[in-house]
Order: sequence, then C-alpha cells, then structure tokens
Amino acid sequence: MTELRRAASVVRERSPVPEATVARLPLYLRVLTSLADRGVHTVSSETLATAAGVTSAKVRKDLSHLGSYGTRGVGYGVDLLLNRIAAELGLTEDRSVLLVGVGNLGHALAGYGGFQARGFRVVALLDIDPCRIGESIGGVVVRPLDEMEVLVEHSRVTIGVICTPATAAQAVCDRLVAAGVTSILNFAPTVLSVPAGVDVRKVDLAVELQILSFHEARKRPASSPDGMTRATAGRALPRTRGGGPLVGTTGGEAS
Amino acid sequence: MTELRRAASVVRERSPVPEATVARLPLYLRVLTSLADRGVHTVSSETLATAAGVTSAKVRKDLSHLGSYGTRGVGYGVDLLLNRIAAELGLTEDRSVLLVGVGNLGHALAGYGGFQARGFRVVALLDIDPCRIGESIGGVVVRPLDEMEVLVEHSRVTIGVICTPATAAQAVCDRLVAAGVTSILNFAPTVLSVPAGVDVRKVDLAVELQILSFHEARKRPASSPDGMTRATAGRALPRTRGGGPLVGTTGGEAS
DNA sequence: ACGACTTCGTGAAGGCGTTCACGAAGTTGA
DNA sequence: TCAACTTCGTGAACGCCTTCACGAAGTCGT
Repeated sequence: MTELRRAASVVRERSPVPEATVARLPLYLRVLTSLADRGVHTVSSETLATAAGVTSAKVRKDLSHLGSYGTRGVGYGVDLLLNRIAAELGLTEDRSVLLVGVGNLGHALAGYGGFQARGFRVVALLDIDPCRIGESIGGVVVRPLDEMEVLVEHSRVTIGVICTPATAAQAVCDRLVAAGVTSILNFAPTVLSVPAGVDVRKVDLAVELQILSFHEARKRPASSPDGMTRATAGRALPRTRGGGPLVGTTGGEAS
Repeated sequence: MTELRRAASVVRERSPVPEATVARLPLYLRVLTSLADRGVHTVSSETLATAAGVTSAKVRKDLSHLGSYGTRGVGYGVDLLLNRIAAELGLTEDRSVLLVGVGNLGHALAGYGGFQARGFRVVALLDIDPCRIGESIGGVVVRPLDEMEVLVEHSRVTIGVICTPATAAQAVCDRLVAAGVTSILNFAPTVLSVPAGVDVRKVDLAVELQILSFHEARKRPASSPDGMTRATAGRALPRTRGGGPLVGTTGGEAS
C-alpha cells in the first residue's frame, strides 16, 4: 500500500510458495477437478478444506500465496482456481516421464492410469533384462537401458522414475542426471546422491507401513505373549535371510 | 513423584518421540541392517547420517529420544541400536497386513518383496472382481471381499492397505474399521475419514510427480517453447515467471 | 440505498523441528 | 596415570509452518 506497488502485468512473485503449500496444491487440484466435473462453480475455503481434509485457515493461507483469487462473501471460482493451480504446478504443458526398471512395481506404475489422468505422460520404459524388452505396457514398449541417453535427448524428458532394485538405483540415477534429467522420483529403498539443481523425491512403501506399525505398538502395548519380558538376546528383526549377500539388499524388486 | 511410577522392566516412555523422528527411524533401520550384514559393529552419528542422507545432529537428536544407546568417543553399537529401533517401531512381533484391491497397483504391492523383507506379512488379499478371486500372488490367494470380517477376526490383522479405485475406498475403509483394523495405508487418490483412534497414511503417486513438476516449472520458465535446449541445463535461479497462457487440461479421476 | 451477513486475506502468536555449539564421557597411547 | 582425542547428548537459538483472530470487501434482501 504505502510501498510502491509494482504494477506490472505479470505476476511478479518472488518465490512465496512454501514447500508445505506446494505439497498440498495437488490435493486442492484434485478436489477442484472433482467439483468442476460436477458443475460446481464456486467453493468456499471451508468446503474446500473439508473435502481436502485440512483446515479452512490453511486453505486460505495456501491460496493466498498464489494471489487473490477469491471473492469475499462468495468463495473461490472453481475453474479459475483450478487453472491457477495447474499453472503453478507446471501442468499446463504435459510433462514427459521416463521410467526405469519394469519389474514388479515398475510394471504397475507404467500401467497406472492416475499418471496420465493428471497431466503426465510416460513416454519411455527402460529395463536391463532382455526378457522384458519389447513388451508393451499401456501402449509403450519396453526398451533396453542403453537407449536412455537417446530417448532423453529426443523426447525432452525432464522427470525420471526409478523402480530398479536398490543396488542399481544410484548407477541409473547417475546416468539419468548425466543425460539431462533434472527431477527424479525414486522408489528404490536407497538414498540417492545427486548434484545441486537436481530434485529427488523418494517413496518407500515399507517405510509407510513401519510408521503405522509404530503407532500400532503404542495402541497395544506390546503384549507379552508368554509372560516373559522383552529381553531377547538375539536379533529381534524377523528377517528370514536364506543366503547372506555382502551388500544389504533390503527390499528391492523381487520378480 | 505425583504419579505412581511403574517399575516394570519394560521401557514405558509415554511418547516422547516426535513424529518427524518416527518417520526417520525406518531410514536408520535400513542403514543399520545393511551395516550389520557387512559385519560392522559400531557406527558414528556422522557415518550413519551420511548413509541416511541427513545431518549428524539430526541423527543424535533423533536417537536421543530412544534413550542413550551410544558410547561417547566410539559411536553406536549397530546391533544394539538395530534392535532398539526395531522394538520402537513395533517390529519385534511381525505385523500382519491385509490388502484390498488387487488391481494394477495392488497386484504389484502384493508381490513386492520389500514388505516381507522388513517384517510385514501380507496374510490376505481381497477383491470384489470374481475374475481375480482364486489367483495366487506371492503364495497368497485372492479372496472375495465378503470374507474381510472373518479374516480380520481370525488372523488378527491390524493394518489394512487400500488399493481400490477412489470411488470404493471410503466404503472399504469403513468396513475395515468396523472389522477391527486400526491402521490404514491408502493408495487411492481420495481423502478417507475415520473415527478417532484409527491412523491413516496416504500415498499418492501422482502427487509426488506434481511436486516435482512444480520445481521443474521454476527451473525452466516454460514460456519460450523452443529457447534453450540443454546448453544451460543446471542453474537457473533467476526465475522469471511469465504469465503463461493457461490451458488447464487436467483430466478427471482415473480408476 | 443500506444494513446484515458471508467469506476472504493477513498480521500475530504459538508450536514444532532443525541447527548450532559445547560440555560430558568415554577411548587410546605413552 | 594422564593428557589428547573422539564422539555423544543436549540446552538454546533460529526458522518454518500452523493456528488464531479480525478487519476488509464483497453479496443479498428489503
């Protein structure tokens, strides 16, 4: 107000969108899409909050980072907000995705409809196993790993999905980065190291279960089955390792 | 003190473990398991931190919530710490898991080796589609949805995994809760409402990609359709968002 | 036109988590 | 034994995010 307002036509935000807000934008987007499909034209922060499972204050604060797109006394325009969030998430142009490792999980992700439904196109599938090459999943043919560089160059892929065993993940990651991929979604249970400027997000399915298990343990206080106290001497982890590999192969693909 | 302290031998901490710490314990557990397999007996917070991709201060603070299990000047005993974390996560007794919805993703999760490798047993698979019933995945046979209540009762399952389409998720969730399940891992892209006392964690694969897309959009301002190719790949800090033409084409929900 | 009502946008306060810095407590070597 | 060194455990400061509370700004009914 007192400050000289930059009256430029472009939205000159610095980078006012907190990471926590970014993580919720896809949630709002999903709700708004559903509302739009049902023909709803306006929505209040309260309604949107309930549908998204958050508080209304959070919704308003989050959306305020994108600018003022609401109308006081009415709410937010569904279509307007929907476009605004889609733009903020960079979904106006569809993003191409390359998936490496068509094993158990990779195969499922390749055929997962949710990706395409929300603006992502899996343009290439890669695997090192000759048996899998040539197979078609969701209209995309599995190609040998060596074609990675050519594919990235050609199709302008910027996002890579790693579904390989943990042991191969870092090597694949390095090749992806070298080829020009700048965002990686990692499903392998291992920590990836990448140069600055490359984003990595990881999804570890077992970790989610372990977190639930933690809370379960607090609900049912470790009932001692035989009346003996928990003073086990040996390994408590019920791992049933048959042979002992040198490198810890916890998890990973099992095909 | 004011409260009668239980002198039991078991650790009876209330819940001084912050949620953020809980989320990292599985990570430490994975690293420690790997170290144990390699015959390493002690590890410093610095080494553990590097392997887990966090800072050493964070490791020490996290582990301090579990008690003093380190030795100054030396580090942490790998086996000791491994057992301690496993106990904290409730993994000393193996947790049974029930999976509902053996579709694309559910099928992959049922066969995912990572669960069993880390102390979880998928004891039942359910689906409503008659065509899928009878199929065996990883040694477990797919059963009709109606057997849910009996199975939960019998096998003492406390964790349920939902891999159904979004439209069916809430109904399945309600049945699970009614049957006695108190922790739910939800892969369906919808918000589940549950009574107090039930924990829900959600994993939305498309959301992860959308978050990556957000950061991609900031790396490459997207406006110029054919500006630079790869020559300037890397740093692009001075983001200058151009007012992009919004063509929001976000598809509807997918199965 | 205008008061009543609804809802957004936002400063302020509070809570949680991360990072820093350093004393405490152990080991190692002579 | 004792000094030098390593590393843990932790109080304190800092920053991010959430929550609260309320003014601002619009709509609606008469």
